[in-house]
Amino acid sequence: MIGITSLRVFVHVADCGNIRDAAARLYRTPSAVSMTLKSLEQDLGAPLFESDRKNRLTALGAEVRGIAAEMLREHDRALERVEAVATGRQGRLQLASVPSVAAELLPGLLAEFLDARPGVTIELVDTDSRSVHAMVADGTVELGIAGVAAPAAGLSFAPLFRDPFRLVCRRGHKLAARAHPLGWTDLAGERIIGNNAAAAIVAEEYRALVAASTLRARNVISLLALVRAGAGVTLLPQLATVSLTPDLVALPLADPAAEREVGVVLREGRSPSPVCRAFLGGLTEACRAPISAARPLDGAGERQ
Amino acid sequence: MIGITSLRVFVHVADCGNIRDAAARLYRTPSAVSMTLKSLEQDLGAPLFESDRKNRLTALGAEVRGIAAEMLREHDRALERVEAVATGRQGRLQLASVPSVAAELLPGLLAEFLDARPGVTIELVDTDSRSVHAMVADGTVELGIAGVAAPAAGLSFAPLFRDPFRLVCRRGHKLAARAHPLGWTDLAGERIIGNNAAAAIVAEEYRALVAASTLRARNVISLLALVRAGAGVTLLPQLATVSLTPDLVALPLADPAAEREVGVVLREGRSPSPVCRAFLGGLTEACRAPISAARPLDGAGERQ
DNA sequence: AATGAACTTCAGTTAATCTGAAATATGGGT
DNA sequence: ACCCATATTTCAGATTAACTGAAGTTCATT
Repeated sequence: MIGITSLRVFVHVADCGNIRDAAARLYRTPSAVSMTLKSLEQDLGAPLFESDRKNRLTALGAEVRGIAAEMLREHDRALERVEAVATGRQGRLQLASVPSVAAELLPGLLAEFLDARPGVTIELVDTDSRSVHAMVADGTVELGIAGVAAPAAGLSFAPLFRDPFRLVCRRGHKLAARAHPLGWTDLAGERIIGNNAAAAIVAEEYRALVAASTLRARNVISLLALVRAGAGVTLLPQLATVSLTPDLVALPLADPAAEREVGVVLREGRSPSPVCRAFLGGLTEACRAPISAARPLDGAGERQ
Repeated sequence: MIGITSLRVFVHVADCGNIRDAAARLYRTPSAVSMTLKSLEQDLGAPLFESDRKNRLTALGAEVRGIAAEMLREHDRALERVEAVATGRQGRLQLASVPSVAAELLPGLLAEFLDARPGVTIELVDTDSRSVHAMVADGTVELGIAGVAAPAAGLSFAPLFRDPFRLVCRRGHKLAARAHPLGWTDLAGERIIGNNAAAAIVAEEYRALVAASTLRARNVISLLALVRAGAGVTLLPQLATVSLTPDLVALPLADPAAEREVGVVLREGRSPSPVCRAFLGGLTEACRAPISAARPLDGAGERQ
């Protein structure tokens, strides 16, 4: 059988015009090249060169050289692509994330990641935690970044970081003057604007407060607009508060349990694609050493 | 390094959904397939299948399968082409021939040859012997069929058959009544129409006769038209006379030296392409056993 | 005809790949 | 939850393919 290596040897010899140089290029001895060539000619049943000095091709040799050279180019290109895909230098990554991470953490990370891997395509969807889990579960996206959810069948959750909730109010609000973290009792009488993120808070006191409230917003933009307009105050994870406009402030809470846990959601039993794996590496690293992240996580605490 | 055989094994397993069937297709034992697959995954640095039962691909596996399958198709196609070219089932044959052979011998031979080799292209030029040699010498055609010429540098001549000259005249001509082969003296007083083919006759007597003649034609059509019109008689190789119209006859000559030798002209030091070699095989066979040829050579002698 | 460079041949070695047997893992059925 | 049939993996030994280095041959040149 004619092998691809034989043809590669032949093309090199045809290019070089002699065996010695071709052998050097192939990191083989001339004798190895000579034998390979001989067996190729035997397989073909006809000579490829006119003379022993391999500087003139036969008609057959010229045809075979053309076909083989093209085939080798295709082959090498395909192999390169396979390797690129396997190492995550090429491929598509579909991911879903909660808005806060998508807005504050991902932009810098993704830009850096794409710069380093020109062959990679990324599709990012930002939606609430519940939808992120759903999209991972049904295969719409490969990777999700969200808070913990009820342990659904076939999903895995790996924690990335914990993120304490803050009270967001107008700068002139009376609570903004408080020097110490706020207890739940401090919020009595305030109108709490409910939101999806804050649904992660398990404290009974908060649940009672928000149950009493009559206002609820889904989108962060409109939520903050309500606060800015004096319609009430709200609770948001710290990460969602790092880019507040100057007329709003984010105040720490005393309850250490008032926090969400953000992590990575994957489909169980599906080994992530190399692109995904590579991105996960960058993501966990960015969360372990937040200083290097585009927007520091802990650094947002300077208003405390 | 990732080899083409590893990828072929992988694609087969992916197609079959299990190792056992793939091994059967590949004429290998399951253990060999398993090991090949393992080493491929090691080379890639990531798994290609989700589980040991090879019925679900990873994201990487799916991508690699696509790339590899295409690459293998290209590879196999190229290899097939190489083999077809090497065995003469595919390729182009440019040949030049003297008109008599081109008209009487080649048509049937070429038709048969092309029927047996659908991938072959043939380009046929018919011209006089001298031009045939020239076209072979300058590489315009690979193969020539012509009479012997002055031994030119770089050309080889291999005899195919000898072809005696005949006198061509009108059926009512006085020479047509002669029961025996004609001697040169019998032609005294006849107007001999000169032609390219007859230039191969070396007999002094003929040379004198034709030198005395004032008429000469290059093309066989016009040559025969002249004879038919009673402008004179001419000498043609027997092969050129097998399809004469009924108003003309071809009479044998007594001089055994009045013949041409037709053979194959090739460029020396160029090994012929496989198509050419295959055609040469058919050609020499047809000339050795002329009964099988479309138009028999010796059978034309029935008028003698 | 002698010379030197390039190629081929040969025998022995090395590396890759395969086989068959045994061990291990998997998934359906009870 | 366990068992069984089936599939896969592992391992050691065997086979095959490919390579090296030395010696021999061929070819063009002087």
